[in-house]
Amino acid sequence: MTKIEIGQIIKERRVYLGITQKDLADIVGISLRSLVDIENGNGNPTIDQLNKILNALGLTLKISTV
Amino acid sequence: MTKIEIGQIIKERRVYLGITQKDLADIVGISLRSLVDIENGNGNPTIDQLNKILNALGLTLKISTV
DNA sequence: TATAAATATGTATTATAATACACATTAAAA
DNA sequence: TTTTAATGTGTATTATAATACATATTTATA
Repeated sequence: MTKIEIGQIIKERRVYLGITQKDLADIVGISLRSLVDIENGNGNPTIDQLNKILNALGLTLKISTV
Repeated sequence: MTKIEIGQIIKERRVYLGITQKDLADIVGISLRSLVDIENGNGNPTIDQLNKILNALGLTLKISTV
């Protein structure tokens, strides 16, 4: 699962929930710029920041064997 | 899935594969210190770094609904 | 089609992840 | 045991993620 795929999932989920990038960034407590970059596969977020975003969207990280 | 849980999974998998921290760090191309911190739930790695470690261990990140 | 809302990007600064090095502690082997 | 390998930690430095701000651009709405 690449950064691009992660960004796509976040974006799809956010749109599905009908939230703007600005609102989600505010809810999560991160900058709009960071969220935009993550959704577009730019940027290289930390686990903490990624988890904050996923939690706000009702998503969670998992690790599985390939 | 918290940083601590992620660290535990990485450590368990590494031990299962019979690799030392030093060797895994070299294989992955990161510092021993970073790996130690991640395994112990200290540190806050980026997706890239986490993915490099997981890939070397035959593991992968996934995102799922809660 | 104007206007506003939402999304996206360039640049500079700040916060912090990653590293290097030394050294301590713990576990394993001789 | 003692010697070595493996794991863990403190501190300083470097690399880079996160942010702030201004400003496009694209999309939606009046």
